[in-house]
Order: sequence, then structure tokens, then C-alpha cells
Amino acid sequence: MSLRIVSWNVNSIRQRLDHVARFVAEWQPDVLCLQETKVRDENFPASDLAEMGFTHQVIRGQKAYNGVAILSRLPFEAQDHRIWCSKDDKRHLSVTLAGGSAGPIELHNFYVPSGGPTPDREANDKFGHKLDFLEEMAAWARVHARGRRLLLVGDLNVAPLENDVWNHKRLVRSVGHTPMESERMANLLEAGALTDVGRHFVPPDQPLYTWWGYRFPQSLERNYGWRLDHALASEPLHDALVRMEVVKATRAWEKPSDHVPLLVEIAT
DNA sequence: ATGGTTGATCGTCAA
Repeated sequence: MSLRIVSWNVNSIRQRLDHVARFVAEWQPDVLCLQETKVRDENFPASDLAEMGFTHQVIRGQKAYNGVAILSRLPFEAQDHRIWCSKDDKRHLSVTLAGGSAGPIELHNFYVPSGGPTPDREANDKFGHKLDFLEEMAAWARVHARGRRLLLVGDLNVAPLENDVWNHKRLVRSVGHTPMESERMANLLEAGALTDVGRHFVPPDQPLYTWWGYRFPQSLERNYGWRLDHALASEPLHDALVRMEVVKATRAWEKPSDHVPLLVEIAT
């Protein structure tokens, strides 16, 4: 038996319902971790997702920006969230899944701040917020991720390795790929003794992307991508990792999200 | 130094 868990920044759940339905029909995920739902909880299309089979739902949204959700075919044993950087801006949710004979799996869904236009703490508060958020995640992972069967997924808004962007030299001073961010991401992995699931299945010398921007003309056709979406597995979960797939096909569908689904399969 | 596009909302802001 196995569990198919997906992370997807949908860039508005209401604009992407058809894509979610098509993706679910073709890839048969068990759990969806969504980011940038961009909707208040009372307006979340809960019944549409229940009709797709995701009858177990945890939703944390707000007006216009951010917002996360975990939608599951299987029941949760528990659900939780944390406030990061003292801002309740709807960037995190967690649930505990049954996980089979090896014990429950704690699943965390994150939407890390994008970081604004300039990679400078002094000139740009949003970049400071992003660095602080990543540091807080590392401190949390050191005490919380170790010794637990834990999977952390989400839009972390950092492409930490050279082959996580289409042109390392050109983009190394761009927010999302600066050494300041990459170091903090490495610290998060070290702190939690976490495996980078993407790079566990695709070696670091090969390009791997999950995001193709809207602004750059023909970014998909030219493959001007970044790996901003991640799955990180704790040590007790390492041997249960079966498969990882970046579902690039959705980016070519009509009116797509700029992010594509990241699918992780776990043996249960 | 700045553009380019999309979404929420309805003039901008965020990404």
C-alpha cells in the first residue's frame, strides 16, 4: 500500500477548480496540500472538492492573499497550525494521517513568503520576513521533525541549488535564488535531518523545476523554470519514499497556475 | 534600471 501526497500552489483555488478536478482524475492523489488558495474560508469551494472525493478538509484562508488547505480522501487523526513570525497570515497547516503499520505520518503544508523584489533586508521588509520565516522553520524542525515520521511540503519560494533554476549565474542575485536563502534552506534540512525528496529522486546535476513565471515570455517553451516547491522527509520516513513526480503537464493546460503539482508517494 | 502576466478586487497590491 502507498499514500500519494501532492503539494500544489494553485494561485487561487476558485480559478483552478477545473484543473484540480482534471489533475485528480488523472493522477489519483490521496491528499492535496494547496497553497495560495486566495479565498476566505466561508467562500472556499469545499463541496466541489468533497465531490472529487476529498471529504476530509482543513482550510486556513484569508481575503485575496495567501491561504493553505489540506484535502484528503482519508481521515485525519489530528490537525494543527502554527503562527510564524508573529503574523497570522495563513501560511501553515498540519494534519496527522494514519500511515499504516509503521505508524502515523505528520504532514505539514507551508507557503513561505515570496520575499518581495529586492534581496536586501534593509531596503525590503518582505525579504527580511522571508529570511526570518525560514530561520524559524529551521529552529522548529530541530526540535519537532527529528524522531517523527514527518513530511513537510509546500511552496518554499526558494530554489536552493544551481540546477534548481534555468540560469544560475544570471539569477544568483534574484530573490528566490540568493545564497542568503539557499543557506537558510540548507540549515532547515540540517536542523531537521530532512531529506530533499526532489533531489533524492533526481540528482542535483540535472535540472528540476516546479514553477515557470507568467511574466517572462514563453517561459515554459524555453524552460525558464525554478524549483520553488518542495517535499522534505524526516529520517524515520526516509525508507518509505517510493516515488516523486513533478507534473509539468498542468503548466500547458489553459489558464494554468504558474506552479505545477509535486507528487510524493509514501509506502504505508 | 525595469519589464513582463495573473488574481483579487474594483485602485492598487502581491506574486
